[in-house]
Amino acid sequence: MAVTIRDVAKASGVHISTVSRTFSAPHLVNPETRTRVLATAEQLGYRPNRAARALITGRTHNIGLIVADIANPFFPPMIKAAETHARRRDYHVFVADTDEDPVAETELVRALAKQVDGILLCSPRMSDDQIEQLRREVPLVVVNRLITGLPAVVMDVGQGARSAVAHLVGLGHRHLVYLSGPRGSWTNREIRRAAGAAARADGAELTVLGPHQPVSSAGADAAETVLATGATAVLAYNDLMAIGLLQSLQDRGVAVPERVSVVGFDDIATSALVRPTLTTVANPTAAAGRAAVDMLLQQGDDGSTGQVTLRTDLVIRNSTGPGPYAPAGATAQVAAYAKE
Amino acid sequence: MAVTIRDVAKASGVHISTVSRTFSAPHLVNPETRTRVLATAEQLGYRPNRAARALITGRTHNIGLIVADIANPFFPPMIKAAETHARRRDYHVFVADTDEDPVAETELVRALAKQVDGILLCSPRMSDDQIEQLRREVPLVVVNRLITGLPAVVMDVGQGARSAVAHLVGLGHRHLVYLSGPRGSWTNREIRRAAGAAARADGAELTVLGPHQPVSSAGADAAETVLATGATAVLAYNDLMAIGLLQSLQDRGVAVPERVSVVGFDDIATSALVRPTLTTVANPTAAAGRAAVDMLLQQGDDGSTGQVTLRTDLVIRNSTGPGPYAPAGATAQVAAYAKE
DNA sequence: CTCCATTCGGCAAACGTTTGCAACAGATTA
DNA sequence: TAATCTGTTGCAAACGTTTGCCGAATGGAG
Repeated sequence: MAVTIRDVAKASGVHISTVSRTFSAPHLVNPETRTRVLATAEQLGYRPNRAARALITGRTHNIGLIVADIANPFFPPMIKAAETHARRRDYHVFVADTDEDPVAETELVRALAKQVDGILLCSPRMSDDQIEQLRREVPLVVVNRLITGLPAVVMDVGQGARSAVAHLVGLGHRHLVYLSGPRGSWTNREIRRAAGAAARADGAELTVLGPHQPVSSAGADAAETVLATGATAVLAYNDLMAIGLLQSLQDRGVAVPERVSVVGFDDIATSALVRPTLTTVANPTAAAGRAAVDMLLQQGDDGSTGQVTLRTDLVIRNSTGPGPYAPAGATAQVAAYAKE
Repeated sequence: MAVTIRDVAKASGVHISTVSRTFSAPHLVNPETRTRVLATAEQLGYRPNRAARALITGRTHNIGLIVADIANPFFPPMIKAAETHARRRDYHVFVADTDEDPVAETELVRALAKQVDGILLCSPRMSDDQIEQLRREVPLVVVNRLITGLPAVVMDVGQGARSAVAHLVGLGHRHLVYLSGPRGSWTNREIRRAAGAAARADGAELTVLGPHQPVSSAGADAAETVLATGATAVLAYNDLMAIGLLQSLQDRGVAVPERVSVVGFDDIATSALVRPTLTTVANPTAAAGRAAVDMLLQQGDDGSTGQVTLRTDLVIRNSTGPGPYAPAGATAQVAAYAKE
């Protein structure tokens, strides 16, 4: 049916091993022979059978990418970047979705383990122990989580949280709320900790609410509670929650940013589309995807288990404004930033 | 290294073929033997090698999913549904992104062809001829495009367009604009055609603008041109463009829906998050993903090439309102709808 | 008691590659 | 001239399964 290496060999009058080498070790075959083989291969429409190759080499040239929720707008840019980057290196990507379920994560890793050369575990919700266990069964790179000894790519959300708090305190806010994300999220813990420390250092109060599912309805539902705290600024685990809160506040007649400032995390595309546009901490998700792929692919070569931390950037838009203790000129400053 | 069928055979005192049958044809092996084999397999942590299996059966139990742009929020729900559905049937999904490039589409299909049992081609931008050609090389199901003889899953966007036009005309609009999507999109042609016919039948005028890239900035950029036409209502190729337009109009001080009504397509999550919330034609993307997987998997069984059309639904929100020829009571009616 | 059918399990070939080894020719060196 | 090296190719085993075929064992019917 399909054209195999054998057909190409016969058609070009060489042994199958020569055809094989033409593709997998070109320097071992006479240039003349090589072009001849390539020509007939092209003409016959030969495509190497990856299953056969995988069987003997033990390398599938596939990688697995496991995320909590494909539909969460945080992930698609990362998936896209990883896929494109991998393809450029002749790898294909299995994408799988765990629906935020830690149990599904383990099962998926195991199911995928045998048919990939490694797995990118993005924002895992399971425990460190479980991850370390899986690491023994299949090469792993963890994204958005730091575990000693495991290769990882993380965004510096701690820095992002500090920038956000500094921004808010600078605007004259003294009582902040942190809207927590899901249980099990390393990112959530980091943000909470960093924001808490920064607030304390700056002489502001930080009230922590949650945990919440990382979706907009959770943000919307939290509006009442947020108002009840008396805080004038909110930092949310992610943009979805921030946007939900934003709209819910406005629907209640609470002006943003006049009465309450809101800061999100991630800088998903939607954040620039809502009004007021959302001030948020931009994560380099695409870069993270690429870095993770590189790390996974190098992992085979040496035994190095690097850990990469990527910079985050506070993007100041229109959902943050002067607070009750605002210094003179704060408004102008924000306006200037926001214009970009 | 890894535990193979041979290890299991040795450990349970049977021949490898018995182990194989235990997994792939359980009814052919004595229940007693079977449980024994299963037990040792479990204990040894045996996992069948899919490459070896694929090599001999010719079936990889993988499927490919090719979309124009993973980061376009229209696709993730479909990818998610397809992936989950496929996994339930013990298939894994390769996801690939063409960046809206017709050439990349062809290459990707060819690259994937050998390591999948079939491919889901979503919203392809290439020509019908090219698709038919590829169809000869690998089982294909096309989503969002109708080609005679090819299995396909489409959303009934024509119906959606008619509903939208009827809604707008009913509100008293007599001059509409259609903001076209990308060249090569079947969906775009269908909407344009259906909207044009519906407008004509209802005695309204339809001005077609475009083509545009299906992104929010394209919608924003079109604002001037839209206003220049003098139309009072706009139907956009997708929600992203509609939202871009919406915000751009508001930024120019043009009230929505008071002066211009806007209708989108897709009902992406963002549409309920912007203000005013967007009236849009909801596509059953998740259902489409599942249907496409089913169709692809059945395709092997019989030679049937079904074509499924999925219903679309107009979701009336707050971006549409009475037009210049509004009948009495139109406002109240919209308000009632919108409340849901 | 023989025969036949049925159930079960073993044997070995096959799937399409890769790769260590050996063969050979021609070139280079001693 | 003999010995060694280098570049190119062929040979055959191996990767981990599936599956058609055959034989052994079992049990029921005649």
